[in-house]
Amino acid sequence: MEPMNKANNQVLLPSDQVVEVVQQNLLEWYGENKRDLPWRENKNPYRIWVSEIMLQQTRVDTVIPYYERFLSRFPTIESLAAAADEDVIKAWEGLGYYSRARNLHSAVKEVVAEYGGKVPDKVAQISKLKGVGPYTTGAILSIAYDKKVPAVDGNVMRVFSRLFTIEDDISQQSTRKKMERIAEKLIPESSPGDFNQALMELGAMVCTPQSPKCLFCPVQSVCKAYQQGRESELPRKKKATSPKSVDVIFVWIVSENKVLIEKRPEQGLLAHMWSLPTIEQAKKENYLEVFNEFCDTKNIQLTNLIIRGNLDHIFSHIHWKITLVQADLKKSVSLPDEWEWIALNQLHTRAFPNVYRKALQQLVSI
DNA sequence: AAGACGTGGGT
DNA sequence: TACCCAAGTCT
Repeated sequence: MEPMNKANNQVLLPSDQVVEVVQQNLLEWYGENKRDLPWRENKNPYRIWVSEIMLQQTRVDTVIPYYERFLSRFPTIESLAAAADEDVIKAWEGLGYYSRARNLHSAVKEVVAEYGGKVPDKVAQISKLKGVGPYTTGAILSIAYDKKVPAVDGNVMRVFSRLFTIEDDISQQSTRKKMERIAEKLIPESSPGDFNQALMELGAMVCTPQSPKCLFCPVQSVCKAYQQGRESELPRKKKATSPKSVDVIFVWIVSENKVLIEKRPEQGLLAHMWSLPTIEQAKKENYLEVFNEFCDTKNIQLTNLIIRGNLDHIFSHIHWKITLVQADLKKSVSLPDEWEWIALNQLHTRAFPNVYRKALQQLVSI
């Protein structure tokens, strides 16, 4: 394959005739083939907003049950704004990218305080909200308010790359801007929300990353990649770097039916979430040394160490090679601030990231 | 600009 | 096992 060149800096806007075909064929196809999804029941901006945040980097099938639960727990923007942080994060438990939930909660509070609970319908206002980037701005404004604003996500970039044989690397930020200029020309006046969704729906159902179903594509007749038999070569995308491997230790400390849990730091991986006490800089083979260091730092003493098992967990950028170690805590003067005893049968009330749920399952089969 | 930030599913 | 992907945003 050719090197990843900068491609042409110039944007070749589609002709009026192509625009016409894409608009008509896509909207008709969407009308007949769109999936019945819970966030398509109505155009409540709050509901659209929640769905767009949940759907970031997350599959539709994964989101649906979370969405249903979240909306029945926080039916209105006011109810979410008034909710406790722990309740919001608990509702997000297991979905991943937890800063989404915190940003959403914070932004919703801002909307209630500054805009009387009405989600802004201006680009300048809504794009300032935490967690609302260029894509989500366009999605909310077009879907909820029928504004003619581009909503260019990964689907749309893939569709455009093929439709117009755009050779740019779609992992580059500049590429999205180019795509937005094309979208601006393509979006019809009549139904911007449906058109943006149709574009994404096409990317999800027909113009898929692998084995695109070109034979069933409503815009096959104007697709340059299909005409050239190059649909499998596009879009171009830089290969992702593989996750860095890190040794970590989870410590399992139980006494009288209670277990020691740890609140994670406010910054970084799994911020604010509950966890088992975790030693992240394990690296060495000598766990005893690592433990001594850990105990010194926390000003505690751990004894009777037993290895309870091993576990691998792969995040998008880190590969945790986990060792589960059981230990006893020698009576100490004071517990670290971030530690807390909790009854085993109350573990389910706290929000643990999935990696810790997996570990707990292995340890106590809950 | 490139890396941080979760998780589960498909090949 | 390994790798890619999924309605991105923040720093």
